[in-house]
Amino acid sequence: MTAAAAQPSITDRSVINVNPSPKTPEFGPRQRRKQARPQELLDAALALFVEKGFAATRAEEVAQRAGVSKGTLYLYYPSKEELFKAVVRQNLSNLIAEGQELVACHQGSSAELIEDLMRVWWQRFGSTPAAGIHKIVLAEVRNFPELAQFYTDEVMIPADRLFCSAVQRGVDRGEFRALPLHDVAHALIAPLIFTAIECHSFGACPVRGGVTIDPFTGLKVHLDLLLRGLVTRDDRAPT
Amino acid sequence: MTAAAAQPSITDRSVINVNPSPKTPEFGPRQRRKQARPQELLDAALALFVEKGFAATRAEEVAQRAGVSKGTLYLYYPSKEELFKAVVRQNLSNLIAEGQELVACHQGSSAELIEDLMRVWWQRFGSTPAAGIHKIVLAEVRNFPELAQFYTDEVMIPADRLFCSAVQRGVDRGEFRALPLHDVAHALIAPLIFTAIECHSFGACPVRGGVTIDPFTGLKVHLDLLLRGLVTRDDRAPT
Amino acid sequence: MTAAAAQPSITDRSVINVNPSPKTPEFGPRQRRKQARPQELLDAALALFVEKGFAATRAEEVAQRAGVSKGTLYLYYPSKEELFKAVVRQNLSNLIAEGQELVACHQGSSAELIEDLMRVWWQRFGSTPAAGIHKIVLAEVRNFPELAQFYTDEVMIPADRLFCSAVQRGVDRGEFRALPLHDVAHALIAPLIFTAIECHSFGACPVRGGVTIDPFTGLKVHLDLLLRGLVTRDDRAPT
Amino acid sequence: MTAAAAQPSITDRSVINVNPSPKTPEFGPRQRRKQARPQELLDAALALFVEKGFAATRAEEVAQRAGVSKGTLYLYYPSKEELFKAVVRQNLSNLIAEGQELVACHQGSSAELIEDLMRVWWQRFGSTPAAGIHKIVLAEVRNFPELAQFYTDEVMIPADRLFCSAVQRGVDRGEFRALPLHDVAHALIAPLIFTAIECHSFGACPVRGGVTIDPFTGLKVHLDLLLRGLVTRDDRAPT
DNA sequence: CATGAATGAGACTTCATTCAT
DNA sequence: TATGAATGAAGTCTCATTCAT
Repeated sequence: MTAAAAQPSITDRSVINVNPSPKTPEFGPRQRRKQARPQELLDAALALFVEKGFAATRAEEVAQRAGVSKGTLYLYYPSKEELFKAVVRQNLSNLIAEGQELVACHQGSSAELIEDLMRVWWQRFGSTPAAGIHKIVLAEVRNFPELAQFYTDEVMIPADRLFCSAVQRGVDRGEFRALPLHDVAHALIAPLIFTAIECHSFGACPVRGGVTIDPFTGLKVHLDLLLRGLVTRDDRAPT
Repeated sequence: MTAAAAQPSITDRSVINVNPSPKTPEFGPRQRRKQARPQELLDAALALFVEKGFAATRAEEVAQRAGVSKGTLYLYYPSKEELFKAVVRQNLSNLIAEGQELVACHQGSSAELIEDLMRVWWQRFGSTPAAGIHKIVLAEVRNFPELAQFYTDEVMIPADRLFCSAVQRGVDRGEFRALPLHDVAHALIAPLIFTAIECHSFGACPVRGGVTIDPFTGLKVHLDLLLRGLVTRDDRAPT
Repeated sequence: MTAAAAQPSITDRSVINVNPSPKTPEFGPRQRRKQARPQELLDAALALFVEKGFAATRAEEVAQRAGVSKGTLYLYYPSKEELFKAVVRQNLSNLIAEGQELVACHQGSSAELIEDLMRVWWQRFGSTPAAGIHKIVLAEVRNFPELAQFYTDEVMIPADRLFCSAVQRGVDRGEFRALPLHDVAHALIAPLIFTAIECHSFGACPVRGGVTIDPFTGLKVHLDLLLRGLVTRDDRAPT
Repeated sequence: MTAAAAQPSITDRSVINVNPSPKTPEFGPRQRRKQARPQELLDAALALFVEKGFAATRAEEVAQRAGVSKGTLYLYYPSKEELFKAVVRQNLSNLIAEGQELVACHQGSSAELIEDLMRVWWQRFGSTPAAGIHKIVLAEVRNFPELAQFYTDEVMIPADRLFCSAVQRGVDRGEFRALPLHDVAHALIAPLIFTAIECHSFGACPVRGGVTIDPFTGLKVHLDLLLRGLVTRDDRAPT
């Protein structure tokens, strides 16, 4: 594994940061506050939704955590449902763009590319509260039909395309065996999401005797197995 | 892969069937109902919890679906929370025992053993509404501290133990490379659960253009990759 | 005070015992049980109503305490309200008859007569669970309009008449000063009932630092004060 | 009896009025309501609890009578139980202080002091809906263990102390015979409370033929008897 | 007669949402 | 804009009462 995470194309601006200009300096603190409101509300909502789920999170709690009153929340989001959808959109859109870039300009082997994809994803997203979103989405999609379509279009399909392209690259270059593309992509995505969700569910509960695995290490082992199964010939020294 | 599913010890009686032989068959319909009530209520609750989540499922709905009135539900379960816990217990507790047996008496290679474990799991559980439980548990553990412990003790640890023993068997017999045991077990369990959750979340939503993968096929591909990465030497013909 | 309680006219058959023939010997235990049911139910209800009040007493509890099933209770009393009224009637009717007899044949002074009345009342009633009934009646009359009339006719008026006659006797014999009859009777009744109620409310609660007075001693002091205020001339030696 | 009720220390401002001077008078009607709400709710609750008892009073009724909606009640009191306790506190806590003051500065004889105590009590409390509270407390203490302690500490003990001090004063000045202090105090308190309870139970029911006594007159007769029994020598002309 | 499973009206309480200030 | 008091629909749970066995 080479240090792909240091690639210049992957800048430090957070993928989560969506608020276009959080630091416009020509406004007073009052104005700045007003500008920041939606973001603060979304952050508060994100944290609470991830912690307690959609139904168990009260609108007033979100407002309090964002430092505003209950009424103000409804000035920005017309309902709790819309707030939830905004949180999902905010945190999961634009998730894939960075990865596309990475695939496009990666110099190393395809195995390294995929390892890099995983590492970047974990740094930018998996180890972030935003990853907890997927947990709630899974639990709530069936109650939010519009979300299913949005999420499919915005997250699932791009993610599939991203990983498919990386796998295809490996196949095209003779590095990977030719296997059903989507299934392989799925196998690569699964551990990422699964691990992230675990961190935000059981990982956050104080249980005695639980099977505790360092998420990132676990991910690497999982990925090593998958890649070793995927490559036509393993050039690496045996572990 | 050999047909381990035909092993005599793994019979076809459903793990869910809990009242196989009511002692006296001469009961009137009232008595017969009474015997069946808990199971009917658990089934109704399972279906609704998986579909809508814990909070969004109303107690009265569960009762209606089971064909009884609101009050009757509370005759059997003292609260919605207890009902939920009963659903979890009912559907997951006996899940692991069968697997243990399979590991104990399996004749084939360890790769085959793990493939058989997966197939049995899918038949008995994955393709069943009960597979949606993990989704709810993930979403709700942080609101049910006791559930976290129960689920850890009753499901997570036994499942880990089960897969660890299967992997260890492979290592001991020289079939598998020696890798961190728990991480490998985790890598084997992850796709099972992940697939189950997907089936009961996005898989149940009508989206256009979604990345539809046959769950069982996807599982097999995932497992093939993992096993190929795990074995010291692949005896099978290239796919 | 002389030992009027030993007067022959006051026999040992309880004033509470209303069941006409509890000991008819020619029935088997099943029959006897059936005969005793109403009484057992009333006793159970009495105890529970006094302890918890009308609303907080559940029909099923009463049945359980009487050793029968919920349905059986409704075989004897068509509703919880009727059960309550039956308990009241059972325990408070016929309450006065004995006293009337006592007034009619008392030989001593009127002060002694009243002291005897009090002592008998306390023995037969005040120190009995039945005395707790008055507490519930007070709390519930306004919800049971019919009960108000019944209670007035059956208890209040006879009690007033009883004590008025005793006071009148004292006035007629020149022992008591001539004062408003009903008010004096009321003053004599008040401490009896008040004390009984206290025993069944605060007296039954575990409070620290409570003002604990022995009920019977308190009653005697109260009565002594009243009588001393009532008599035209006190023949007793100063206390 | 001298007119102790005219004592300057005992003014006519109601003991119930708790928000005498809202600090800023320029509030809109919304604000003004907010200030008054707790009192309005307590008044409504008092009336209904006294009329129907604790259990038979529905939270919504209280809210309606106070002119607000169900939810608003819960903005001020977290449960019906807390509302009940608040009613008790509000109406009884400040009850004793006035009496203490009266004892401290009374100029007349001890008999007159006690008569004044009674008269003030009746004016301030006995003739007020608040007098019905003791009835509910008696009926409910056994269901509210904490209430028993609170009521004992806040009402019973202070009342006992108050009357004991008045009696002791009489004994010290040679006006009263030396009798068991607590028992005498109890005898003085009993008619007060007993009368109050009667007014709010049978006294509020439309019965024909009931023994109707003017409560205040009845109280006076009762007290006259007690005092005449208590004094060492009666200076008053015979009634 | 006796049982106890079943019912469903009704009570308490919560909380998303509104709106006067 | 911002507030937070007020609302009332909705949900959980209880329990008096019924009725098939």
